[in-house]
Order: sequence, then C-alpha cells, then structure tokens
Amino acid sequence: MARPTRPTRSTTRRSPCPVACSLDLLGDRWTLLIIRDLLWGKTRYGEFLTSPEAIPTNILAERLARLETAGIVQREPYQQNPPRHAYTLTPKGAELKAVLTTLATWGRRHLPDTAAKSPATAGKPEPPAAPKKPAKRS
Amino acid sequence: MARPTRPTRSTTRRSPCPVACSLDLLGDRWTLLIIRDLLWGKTRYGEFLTSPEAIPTNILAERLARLETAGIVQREPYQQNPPRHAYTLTPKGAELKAVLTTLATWGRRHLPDTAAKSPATAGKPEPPAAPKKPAKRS
DNA sequence: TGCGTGGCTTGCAAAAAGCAAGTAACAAGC
DNA sequence: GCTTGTTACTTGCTTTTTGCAAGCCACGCA
Repeated sequence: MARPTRPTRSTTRRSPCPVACSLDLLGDRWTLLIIRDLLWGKTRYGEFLTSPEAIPTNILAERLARLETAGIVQREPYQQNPPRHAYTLTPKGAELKAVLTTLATWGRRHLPDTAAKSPATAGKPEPPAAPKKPAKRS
Repeated sequence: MARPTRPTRSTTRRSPCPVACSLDLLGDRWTLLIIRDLLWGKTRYGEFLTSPEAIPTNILAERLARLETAGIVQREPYQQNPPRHAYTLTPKGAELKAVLTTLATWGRRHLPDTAAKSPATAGKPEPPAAPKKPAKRS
C-alpha cells in the first residue's frame, strides 16, 4: 500500500485564516515576483526570465501553471506556429497589486539600498521590446 | 578548499528591487504568519505554537531569530528564573500590518471558505490566557 | 539542411521543511 | 531530595522543494 505521504502545500490548507490561505498560494520567494512582472506588463515566458532575480526555468513553468489553476493568471495563445502563449493577470490576480504596493512601500522604507522603482507605482517604464521574430499571426 | 556552496537566501540578495528584497526576508510559508500572531498580541514562544497552522518548533525558533536580526521583532526578557523572553514587533515590524491587511483582504475576497477574522482589522479577540505558572517577577 | 530562437522538461545535487524526540532550567508537590 | 510538570528550545533524520545545467521540440529562416 502507498506509504502515507506528508501533507504538501499544493494539497493541504493549513487553516481557514485568509492570511494562511493566501500564503499557501503565494508564500514563497518567486510567486509574487512573477506577479510583479505581470503588473509591469510582461506577458511571455522569456520576458520573465530576463528579470534580474533570474528565476530558474523549471520554477517559472511550475509557478505559472499553479497560478493558472488558481485563477490568478490566464494563458492564451497568441500564435499557432509554433504554439506560443501570453500570460496575463485575471481580475483576481490584478487585485494583488495592492499587496505588491504595500510590500514595496515597506521595503523601500525599511530595507537599505532598494531601488525606487516599484511594481505598482511605476507604469511600464519601457516597452518590452518586441520579440526578435514577430512571427506571422494566425 | 571549501567547495563553492550555492547562494542561500540568508546570504544573498537577488536584486535591489524592494519587492524582491522584502521577499528575501518574508517570502515563505511561515514568516508572515508569525507576524500575524504578533499583531494579534501574542508574545511567547508557546503562544505561537497554539496557532491552528501548527508551525514546527525548529522553524519557529529559526524564524524568530531571523526576524530579530532583521530588526522586525525584539526579544526582551520578562523574567529571570527560568529565563523567559517576550517577542514583540519593532516599529519596522509593526508597519508590516499594512501588508497583512491587504493580503487578508485579498484572501477573504478571492479564496473560498476563509474565515472573517483578520490579523489587522480585528483587535485582540481574547486575552491570551496567562501562563499557568505566572512565576515570580525578578 | 543546418542554425537560431522561444518555451519548456528532465535529472540530479543542495537546501529547506517537517516530524519526533531529547534537553535544560526551573517551580511545586510529596 | 526526588519526581513530575511546564516552557522553550535543540537535534537527528527523512521528505519535499529549490536551483542549476542540460536536453528537447517545433518552428522560421538562410
């Protein structure tokens, strides 16, 4: 018989507390950074990889899938050959902007040598530079 | 010679982004739950252990030490025999209330079956029940 | 036909989390 | 003074997650 495996974060809710439940979903080093990038207007896999924190590719793929099943991001094809998808925030995900804003404010006020740019107060500071091969739209 | 160990979260800052730096400090499943408990007025080691999420004791001890060195909590003796300490938020830590509030608001709005009680909107709902042995003060 | 590009997946080692048990310092009761 | 109980940790070990590098696949273009 299957050995009794330990409860894992993806399957187990630790308590009904809204903070705990939110952290079950978002509480790690990478997830909120991806959402920061989405708020900055990034949409493609490769764009997330260019952020200075250098998220590993497997973690990025896993987190995007997790956020999609959680209804925080949506994944839509923007071309067919080869199949490519754009990731965007759902309304549910977009409301995390308030969390990112307060977190950035706290960090800027209390952590030394943090840059002024913040995910929510800043708009898209520069267009993300079109992919080198725009590829014919379907 | 020492083999080149992997950069670890406690030693490495991933970028100067205030969000990333905040997450280097707070980005895990437990840290913000401890701060939630502190905002609820909990101060003693044993009180944190009674929260429904059931944080493992070694993780609690390690996080409290980390938060103390980060200047987010302070640890002060409240009796001498046996030596006991009370953990409280510094002003820097207390400002995380805004983060917890927005996180709880988001969770209550978007995650099913989360309880209404939130760390910041609620005051201390009940006195934490004095320790069984109040122990003579020094 | 062969390269380059974007988007993932896989394998494996290192780090962190999780669980149970142990330890220490004392108070109180017998 | 010996045992029991309480609080606050620490230690040892297993499981899970992270991080890094490499591989793979579908295509566009030369």
